[in-house]
Amino acid sequence: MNIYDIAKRAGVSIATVSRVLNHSPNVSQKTRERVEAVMKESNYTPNVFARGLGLNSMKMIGVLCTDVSDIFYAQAVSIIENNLRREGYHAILCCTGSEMKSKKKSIELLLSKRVDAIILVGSAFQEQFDHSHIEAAAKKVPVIIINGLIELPNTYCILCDEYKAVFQTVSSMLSGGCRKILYLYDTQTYSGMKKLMGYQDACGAFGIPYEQQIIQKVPKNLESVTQIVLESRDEEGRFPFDGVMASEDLLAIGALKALKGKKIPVVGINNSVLAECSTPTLSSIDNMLLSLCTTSVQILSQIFEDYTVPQKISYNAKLIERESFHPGEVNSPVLTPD
Amino acid sequence: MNIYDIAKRAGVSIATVSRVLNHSPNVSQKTRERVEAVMKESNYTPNVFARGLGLNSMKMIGVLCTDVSDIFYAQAVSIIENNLRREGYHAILCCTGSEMKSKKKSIELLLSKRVDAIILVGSAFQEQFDHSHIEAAAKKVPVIIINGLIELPNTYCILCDEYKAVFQTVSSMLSGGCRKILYLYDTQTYSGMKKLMGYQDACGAFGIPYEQQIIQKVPKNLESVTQIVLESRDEEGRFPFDGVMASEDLLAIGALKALKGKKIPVVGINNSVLAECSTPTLSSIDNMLLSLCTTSVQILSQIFEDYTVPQKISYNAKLIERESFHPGEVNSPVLTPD
DNA sequence: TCTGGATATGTAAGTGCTTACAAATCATTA
DNA sequence: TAATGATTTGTAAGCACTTACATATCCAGA
Repeated sequence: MNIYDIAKRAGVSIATVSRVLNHSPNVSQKTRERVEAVMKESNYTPNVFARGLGLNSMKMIGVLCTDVSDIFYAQAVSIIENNLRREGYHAILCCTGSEMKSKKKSIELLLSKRVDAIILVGSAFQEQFDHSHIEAAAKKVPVIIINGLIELPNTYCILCDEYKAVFQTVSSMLSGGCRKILYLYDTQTYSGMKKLMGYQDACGAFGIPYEQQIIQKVPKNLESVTQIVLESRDEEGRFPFDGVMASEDLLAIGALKALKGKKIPVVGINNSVLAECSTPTLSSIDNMLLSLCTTSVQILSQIFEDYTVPQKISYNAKLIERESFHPGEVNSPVLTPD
Repeated sequence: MNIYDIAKRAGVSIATVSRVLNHSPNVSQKTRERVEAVMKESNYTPNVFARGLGLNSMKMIGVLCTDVSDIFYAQAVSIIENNLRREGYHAILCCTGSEMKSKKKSIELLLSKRVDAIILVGSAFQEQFDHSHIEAAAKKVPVIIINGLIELPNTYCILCDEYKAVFQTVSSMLSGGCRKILYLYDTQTYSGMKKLMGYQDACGAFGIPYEQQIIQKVPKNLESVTQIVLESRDEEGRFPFDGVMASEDLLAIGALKALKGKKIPVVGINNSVLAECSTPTLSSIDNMLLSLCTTSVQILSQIFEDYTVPQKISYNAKLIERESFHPGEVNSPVLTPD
């Protein structure tokens, strides 16, 4: 069942059928209806491969994601996929971990599938230095980067100002009386770097010297974090910090578990389901994932429609207050469960 | 840059180039090397659309997932994607919610993209009754169903025996002294049905009449669950149950929050990260997602290689013990945090 | 009724690959 | 050295569509 069959049955040429298929305006109402009727009754589906050949597009977007099993990225991918589908596109998913090599390879794979664009979710830190693969990709298709900043032609960055949010949150912890805030992080993404800077600058602004900033890299694993935090205690069992800021909810919860019952404020980032699950519930910086992802797809459609679009869009993040930290309340405590 | 250019530069015919591309054995070593060299230095990428036209495949697999933002399905998709990529396939993701209509539409979309197979993750209950869409899909491509059972030609089900696991877990709660176990669930998937049956049969086996089984449907939302559980208390603030089994970790944690400090065992299902995040940590039935998903891709490759494969494979689930329930310990308590 | 321009349709040449079949080359043996 | 069969290569016909260009049809206005 191909375009010839339809043409024959409808008594028209294949060009006309093709025009109907592509919603060309140069088809009379009558003909269009007849052809469409024949298509329906013949249960005809155009062959995407042939169409792809002719149009050089299959309306597919490559979504490159560090790790969908990460609840945060999963949400991003979910939003992106839904929006893409609404626009008539399909998402090819590639979860390639944070290794540069496999990322590069995945981009090549996606390009070899002739995707119409690539969306990067959770781009890693190294891209700051070696973005040759992104540059190469951007020469062929538009590249949208979510929460990462790489300024290149045909590259569009949708960001959330996590720097500011962390700066403000840490500042309010400091003005609430904290002096030594532990900063936990795991991978070095662009966004990760900004968050860390927010912490450092806030400390700086409050006159906390670098030596007294406690910055700790930890694995992204609950138990490990708890373990590491517990081990940081001195001989008398005291923690060497009086506040915790973590680059991710999971890490914050790891700390929370170690601090069980202690009056030490803890804040995470991402505002994921995890934040609600912990006891006490975790205050967390919401980085507007929904907006970022929705916008990314909007930008994409606009690019396809040849509109001029900004190459950089930034949203504000905001702190969602829960039990583990209320700005304003001096030494807002971790609740001691009854 | 196409196959003609390469043929010209390598001084061979396009057929030979195509043979090299497809790893045909009918090419002499010498020629192959020459062609490959030319391809590399010309930076040639074969056009997938044209290949698709010729081979009628683009090596793409449709992955239909109820909701990737659900941490459990996200993990499944992640594992599947990784395995597919290892086998040289790409995943087209479709997260279509649990509505029948959008599922059907998504399957049509995937088929119109001429995917080589479809993998279903998180298939909903209705499929038990109306699986016309799956049947239609299976007529064109193999359909793999993860944790669902629909016995049709060209349909392959990879299951986990959650029935047994729930039966055993509930049994051990009952033999530990529980009499009235609350069962929480949200959506009605095949797997959900089996779990519920496990609960009911265990109750039956222990002589708990149906009227005393407390089965509660709740929304998949932490606060709502907590709320609902709290509201179930009688005037004196007592809960009408002495144990909780939930069809998902999130629901279990919702209950856990309501039961803060109470000595009531709680068990979830899925063994997700959430289970570790809660306080107390949640005992949960691990439904072997990794095995299910890995197997699904294996089965697929075997089908493509024309091996005969079983249409139904079942794994055993197992309870992962954490603080919220230890079988054997009578009335194993929810730990009261110090 | 005729004419001109607008609108609708058809023809044919791509698009870049696969593959059956034919032809050429090669190695082997009598 | 010629004949034989195996191996390698080339030719040409698909695969199912798009689209520039040519042609046919339509309708309004003269």
